[in-house]
Amino acid sequence: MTARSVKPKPSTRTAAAKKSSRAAAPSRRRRPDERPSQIVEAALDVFGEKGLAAARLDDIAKRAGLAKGTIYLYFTNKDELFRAVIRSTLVADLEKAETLVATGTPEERFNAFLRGWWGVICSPTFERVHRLVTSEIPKFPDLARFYGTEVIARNHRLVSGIVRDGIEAGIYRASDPAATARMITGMFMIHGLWRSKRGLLSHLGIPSDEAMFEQLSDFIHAALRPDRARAHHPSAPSAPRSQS
Amino acid sequence: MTARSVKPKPSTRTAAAKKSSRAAAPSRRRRPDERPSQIVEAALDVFGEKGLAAARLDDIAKRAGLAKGTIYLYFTNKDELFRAVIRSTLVADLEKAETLVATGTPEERFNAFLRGWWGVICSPTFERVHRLVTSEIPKFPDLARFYGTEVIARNHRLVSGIVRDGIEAGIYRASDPAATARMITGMFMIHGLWRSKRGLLSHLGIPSDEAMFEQLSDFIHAALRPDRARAHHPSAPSAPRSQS
DNA sequence: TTATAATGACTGACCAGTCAGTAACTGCTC
DNA sequence: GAGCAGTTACTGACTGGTCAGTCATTATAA
Repeated sequence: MTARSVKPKPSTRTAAAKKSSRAAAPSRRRRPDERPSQIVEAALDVFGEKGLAAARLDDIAKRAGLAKGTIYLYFTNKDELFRAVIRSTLVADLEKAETLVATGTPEERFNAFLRGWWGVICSPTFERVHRLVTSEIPKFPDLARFYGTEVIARNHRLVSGIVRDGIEAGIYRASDPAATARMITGMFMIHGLWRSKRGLLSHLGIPSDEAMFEQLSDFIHAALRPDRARAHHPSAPSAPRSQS
Repeated sequence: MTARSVKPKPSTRTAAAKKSSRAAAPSRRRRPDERPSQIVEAALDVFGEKGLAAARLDDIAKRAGLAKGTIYLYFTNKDELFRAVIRSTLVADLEKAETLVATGTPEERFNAFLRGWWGVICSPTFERVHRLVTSEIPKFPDLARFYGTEVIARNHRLVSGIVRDGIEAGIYRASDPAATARMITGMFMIHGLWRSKRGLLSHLGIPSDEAMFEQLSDFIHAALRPDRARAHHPSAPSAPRSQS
């Protein structure tokens, strides 16, 4: 825990030891700075497969190639490990999402954002983390709050802003931007969850990720189309819709 | 361990204890046909509060006014009890939903269905059962399948049919009915889940159930509006957009 | 009296968390 | 460049508490 400055870990043992131990488990090797992420990674796998309660720390340790005791050198207990797993995974996803902020017209920004966000949702961790957070809400309200404010609300705010700009520019139909953004955010969320359960939800006819995105995009743009019968801005120039 | 029959409490506690226990629960009464539903009800409460793993059978028994052993007279083990809870709750919700099938124009049927379905989703059991199913998917794929086919897919099929009728009648814009139905089903599901977490999702500005329904309905109808610019019948002339 | 319903103390498995001990490495000395 | 001391990283057998599930016993009804 202290500020250890022994980082470079120059040469030494690598020469001979490397080959022999490379085979399976390079156990008993001192790699203190790699451990936390190593453990978190293994824990995400096991938690994701079994859920929090059914996941055994021995399994996590084994998957990380360590002994159970080692976990307790880096995390105070199982609950804190769980917190670390959720938090670090969400933060990683958010950082990925940060890169989606594009420039251009509201429509361009919107489309770029939707596409990028769909990519994040289709990543292998999204569904697992979401399920864990959802199912452990009673026990970890702090995580639920973090998820709510940092993931859902953050996207919601972004979408909301874009929609408002679009309405003001007369590109989108007049509506409550917050409500509209919630619809859009929600559709993305739920489809992200469903897509990972294609097998169990075969009746929904869930298509490929790419086709799904097209359907989502199509539906959303249809809902945002200005209502030709009564434009809300008398002076607004109607943009010719090119969306297919 | 030799004298297995050494009971440290052969003393008849009954004499005095009987009266006192009569106070609240009419225990020790033979009501074999009421027991299962009694137990299931208590179990739903406890499972809903704590999740499957953290729920203790002693708690369930106490809440049902019974002893733990009694549960085992009606359910073979904890997992089967869990199955029974989920199944019977879902079936009850479905029966409620069955009554929603209205007659009339596609639009009337659609609106009646949406309204009734929203009522089911807002019922207190929906969120709990959904969360339980979601979180226990790894352990109970059979329940997940049941949920997928009987709840989600069933609604999806209904919506899908209504949308198709509406498209054929020219009331709704041309689209893939299955995809459109999936969007609608999804929005209802996710908002049903969010509404029960208003506290944690305060940033979403989730309004009352009634207002939420209006927003959902508004968004959906906007997405279904026929496209004036290019009607789905190739022969249709483009609207002259004179209004305003 | 017999059959049925219900009880709750008990058992055995399970597993989070501990800690005395061991391995791996560093740096010092000669 | 081998031996030795000190430090850090890691290990895994062990402990203690928790419950699911059992069953001998007791209450009630017929």
